Amino acid sequence: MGEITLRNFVQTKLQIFCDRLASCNTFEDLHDFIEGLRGLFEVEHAVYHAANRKGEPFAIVTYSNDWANYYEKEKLYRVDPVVLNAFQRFHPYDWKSLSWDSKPARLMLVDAIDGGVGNQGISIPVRGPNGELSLFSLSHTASDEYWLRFCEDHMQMLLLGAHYLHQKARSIEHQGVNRLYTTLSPREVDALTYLGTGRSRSQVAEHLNISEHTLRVYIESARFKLGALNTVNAVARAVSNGLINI
Amino acid sequence: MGEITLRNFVQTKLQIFCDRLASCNTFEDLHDFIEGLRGLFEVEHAVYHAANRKGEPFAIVTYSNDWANYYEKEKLYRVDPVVLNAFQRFHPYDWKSLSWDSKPARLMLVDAIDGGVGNQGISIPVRGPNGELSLFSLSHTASDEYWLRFCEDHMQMLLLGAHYLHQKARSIEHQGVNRLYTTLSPREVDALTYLGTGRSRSQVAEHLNISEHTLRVYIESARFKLGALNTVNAVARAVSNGLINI
DNA sequence: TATCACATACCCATAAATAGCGAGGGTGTG
DNA sequence: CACACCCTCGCTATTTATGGGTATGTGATA
Repeated sequence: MGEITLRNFVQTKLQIFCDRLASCNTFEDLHDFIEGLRGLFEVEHAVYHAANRKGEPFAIVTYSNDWANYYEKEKLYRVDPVVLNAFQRFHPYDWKSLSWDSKPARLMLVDAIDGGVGNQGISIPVRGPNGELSLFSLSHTASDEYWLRFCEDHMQMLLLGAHYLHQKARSIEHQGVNRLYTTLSPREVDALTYLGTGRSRSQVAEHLNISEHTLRVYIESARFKLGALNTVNAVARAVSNGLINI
Repeated sequence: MGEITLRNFVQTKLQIFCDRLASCNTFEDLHDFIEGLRGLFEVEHAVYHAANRKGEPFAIVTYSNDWANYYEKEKLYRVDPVVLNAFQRFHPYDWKSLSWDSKPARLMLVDAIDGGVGNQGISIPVRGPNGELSLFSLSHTASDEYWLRFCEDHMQMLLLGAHYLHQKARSIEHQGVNRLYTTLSPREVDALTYLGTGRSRSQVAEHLNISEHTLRVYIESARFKLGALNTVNAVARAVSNGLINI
């Protein structure tokens, strides 16, 4: 049976969106796909942006190379309210609703419009299991009225499409990467969970009503299963893989 | 302008969904709302399940008190594939697509159907900014064909509805409480990231070209920001909140 | 201009985790 | 009936982490 696909219950545009997406197998394909969205939605620009708070984000854009390179070189994603806000929200948002008050943000805005980015924009954040965040955005030059109408008309398919796009990007990213497929025993889960909440081994042992030595066995076997070097690593991996919840 | 509402671009059922939801101000209201979904979607049960690292999950269910209490008392959410899988996915999933192979899962399944849960179910996970996870589920007793059709017909509105529901639950939960959105400094991120990969403090310090003592300051300030009790807890929380990636 | 967050550096005593050895009983599957 | 895996308990020695201090310079921000 497998995961439910979205293909069967969407109207034309989203259907086209999904059909095109389905045929993507590489990031180059995905780039072409994103390019194609300009025509599909009749907007100037489309962006897929995958962010993890720390490092250099990965992005597929339709902007000019000049602007894209400048953006990346200047690490503007650390300033860009569109990106920063994504970390605090889970709902789609119009770029107008963001706070452009800070000095660097205002500067960026001027550069951005200069660089060909439209004056209107909408972003849909999609969060994956590991706190990974992708951002699907459309940008256009238009009046507020036109843009509001556009957002209203397309919100549904954008939300669905963003999910689907993120799923595809993930599947491409994890191609060939043998994802950790581990199951922890209940006691191992207990052990790592309570360790993850900051308790010491002795406290955890007491909490679980077992000896500290027994607890240690669980930690070690969990560490072995997860291929972790130490407890910190084991807990981090377990959380990262959704095996435990802190 | 503010956040874009979904109310303007949805069909009847979702419109009703949103209208009803909009008038909810407390968790009691939300419970009534969830109850009302049974009629709206013509299914036997609806569930809103919010899981956060705090431990005990919060759930609003339409199941019998017997089953709900049993489920909570036995901490079946630690076994329930429906819940566990939510931590690994971000797309809606049919309960049939889950792995029910493990012994506790099979036992639970028998108890669940005995407890009035339908043989079919669908869940839509929605992730919030801080790694918080909510799960919106519908359950029904029906044939595979019927249920597949139901899912196809309702997928869109369920995905949208789940987002909206999560937003509402969040707004009720955080009424008056201004939640602390932690930001880690780049160095703190570095420190926790490398610690999370299993390196010792001395190794991390060497890797970052700083003294171990400096590193310790980062760890401590990160711990303070995250309200963590120790390094393990800090790394776990950072991973859980999507602040670092292992 | 004053303050605050950040990055950097150090000492010392104690608490905690790890590595290296052991052992036995239970349960379920091929 | 093995075999694998889970749960339970023990010791010793060494390495690492933590918490208590103190201090300087820088850059941004208010």
